[in-house]
Amino acid sequence: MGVFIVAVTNTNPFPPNLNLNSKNGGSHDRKQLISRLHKCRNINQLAQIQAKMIRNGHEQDPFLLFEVLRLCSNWNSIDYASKIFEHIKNPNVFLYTALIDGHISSGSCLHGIRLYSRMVDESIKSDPYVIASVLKACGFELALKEGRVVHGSALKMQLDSNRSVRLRLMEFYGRCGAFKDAQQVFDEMPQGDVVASTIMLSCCIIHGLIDKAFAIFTQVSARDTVCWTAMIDGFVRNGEMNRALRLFMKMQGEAVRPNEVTVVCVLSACSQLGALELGRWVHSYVGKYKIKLNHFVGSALISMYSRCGSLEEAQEVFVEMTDRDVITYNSMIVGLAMHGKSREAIELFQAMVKQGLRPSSITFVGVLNACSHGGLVDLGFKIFDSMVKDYNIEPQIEHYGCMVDLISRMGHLEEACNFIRRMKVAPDHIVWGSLLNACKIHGNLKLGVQVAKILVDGGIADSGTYILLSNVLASSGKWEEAAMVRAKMRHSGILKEPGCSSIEVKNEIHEFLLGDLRHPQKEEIYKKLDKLNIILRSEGYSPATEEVLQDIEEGEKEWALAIHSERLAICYGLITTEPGSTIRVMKNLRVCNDCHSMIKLIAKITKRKIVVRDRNRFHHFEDGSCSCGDYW
DNA sequence: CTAGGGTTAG
Repeated sequence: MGVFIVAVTNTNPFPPNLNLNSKNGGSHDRKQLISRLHKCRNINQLAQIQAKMIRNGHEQDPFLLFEVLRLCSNWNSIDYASKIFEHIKNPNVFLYTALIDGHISSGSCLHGIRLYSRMVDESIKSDPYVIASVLKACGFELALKEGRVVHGSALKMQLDSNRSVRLRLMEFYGRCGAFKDAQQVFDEMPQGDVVASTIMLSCCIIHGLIDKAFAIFTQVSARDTVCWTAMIDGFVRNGEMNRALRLFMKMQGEAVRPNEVTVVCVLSACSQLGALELGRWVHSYVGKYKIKLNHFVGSALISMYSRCGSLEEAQEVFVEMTDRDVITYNSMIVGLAMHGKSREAIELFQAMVKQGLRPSSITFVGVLNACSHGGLVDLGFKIFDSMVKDYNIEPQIEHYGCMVDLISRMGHLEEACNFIRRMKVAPDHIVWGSLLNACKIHGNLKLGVQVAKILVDGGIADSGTYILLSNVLASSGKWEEAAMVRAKMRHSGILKEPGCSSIEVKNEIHEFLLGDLRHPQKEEIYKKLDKLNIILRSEGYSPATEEVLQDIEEGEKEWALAIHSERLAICYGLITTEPGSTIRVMKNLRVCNDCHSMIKLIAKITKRKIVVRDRNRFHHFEDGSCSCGDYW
C-alpha cells in the first residue's frame, strides 16, 4: 500500500441542483424513493427501486446511493454493493465509508483497506467516520503498518480527538498486540468510559491475557451488560468455564440483565462442562426474561443440549425454531452425528438442501462425521465429491480427517494411505492419528509403527500419538517396546493428558481423575464399585487386561483398569440419583474397550440408561448394549 | 439532508 495523501476537496462535476426533471416532480420522486429504501427488505425490492432511480434520473444521487450501499452491507451482499459502486461516477467519502463497512462485515477487511487507499489516491478528503472504519479494518487484518499510516493522517487532519476515532485506534493497536500504543490512547481518554474499557479488555482476551482483562474489568465502575458479557466470554474462550459461570451468577447478583449474547456465552460454557441442569435453567431464563430465540441463541441451545447428552431436548428446540438458517441446521446435524444418528443427520442435510439453504464447510464436517460413525463409506465418498462439484467448497483438513477415519476404520488401511497421499493439504496429527487408531483396531502393527514414526519424526506427535502407539504395541504383547515408547514420551517432556470424567448432580459438577481419592464420598463410591465388580464377574465379565498401558503384573493391571475415571463418575451417579434415571458422564479422552464393555453390563444390571460423552462422540448404554454398536 | 461504542453460534 502506498502512502496516503491528504486531499483538499471533493470536486463533483455534477452539481446536485442540475436535475433533468421538473423541480417539484423530481424532489417528490426523490422523497418517495427514500421512503421506499427505508422499507426495503431484500435484494429484489432493491433492484426495483434502483430501476426507478435510473428512470427518474437519480442514479448518481449520492444520498440515495448511500442508502443503497448500506442496505447491501446489512445483508452481507458485498458483491452486489461493489458492482453498484463501480458504476458511481464520483463516489464521495460517505459512499466509500459505506462500502468499506460492507467489506468489513463480510470479513474481507483487506478489500476495505485497499478501498480507503484508493479513496486517498482519488484525493477525497477523509472524515472521522471513514478513519474509524479503516482503522477497524486494519485491526481485524492485523495491518499494523497501514494502520499507523492512517493514524498519522488522522493526526495531520486533527481528527484524533474524535471519540470514535480514538476507540478504533485503541481497538486497532490492541488487536495487533501493540499494547503500549493501545494503552496510551486508552489513558488519554476520559476516565470511566465503559466502552473504551470493554474494547481494551476484549483485546487482552484475544491475546490470552485473561488476568489483565479481568483487572481492567474490575476497575470499571459502571459495568453494563456488554462489559459483563465480554468478560464472561473471555473466561469461556480461555477454558475457564467455572469462572465464567461464577461471573454470570455475580452479574445477576448485581442486577445487570443478560441479553442474547450473554446467554450464548453462558450456554457455550454449559456445553463444554456438560452442565445439563444449568443449561436447562438458562433455557428457562430465556423464556422468562423475553430473550429472543434468535439464530444465535437457538443454535447455542441446540448445541448445548446435544453436547450435554440430551439429543431429545436439542431436537425440541430445533422443531420450535421455525426460522432456521445454515447454522441452526449445522448445530442439529453435528449433534445427530455426535450421537451416532448417522441416517438422521444425513436426512437433515438433504432436507436443508431441499429448503434452498447452501451448506457450509461445517455442514460437511458434520455429515462426513455421521458417515464415519455409521461406517457409510460409499455415501461418504459421494458427499465428499459433491462438496467441490456441487457446492464449490474446497475440502479442508477436517474433511480429509473424517474421510481417513471413515476409510481406515472400516479396515481399508491401504486405501486410507493412498487417500492421504492424494490429499491437497499436508496431513496433520489428527489425520495420522485416525490411521494409527485404525491400525490398533485392526491389529496392523507394522503400519501402526510406520505411522507413529512419521508423527514423531515430523515433530507433530502429541501425548495421544505416544499413547496410541504404546497401545498398538501392547495389544500385540510387545510390553517392553510399549514401555519404551512411554519412557520416550516422558523424556521428550510431553505429558499424558490425565483422564478426567465428570457428572452433574444437583447443579454441581463432580470431577474424577484416574483412581481419584479426593471426593468426600469416596468410600461409598469405591464400595459401590466393589459391589458392582462382584456382580459383573458373576455375569461373566472378565477385565481385558491387554488394554493396560504398562507392562505390569496381572493383579495390578486389573486394579488399574478398575478405576478409570468414568467408572468412578458412574458409581457416584448410581448412589446419588433416583433409581431408573439417566446417568450422564462426560470424559475428556476416549473410552477404552474394557470400560465400554463394563458399562454395557452396568447399564443392564442396574436398569439405567447411561450416556457417556467421550472425546469424539456419545455412547448411549442401555440394557447391555451401546448405541455405537461397539464401533467407535 | 447522509453515519455503529463495545460482547455472539458450528
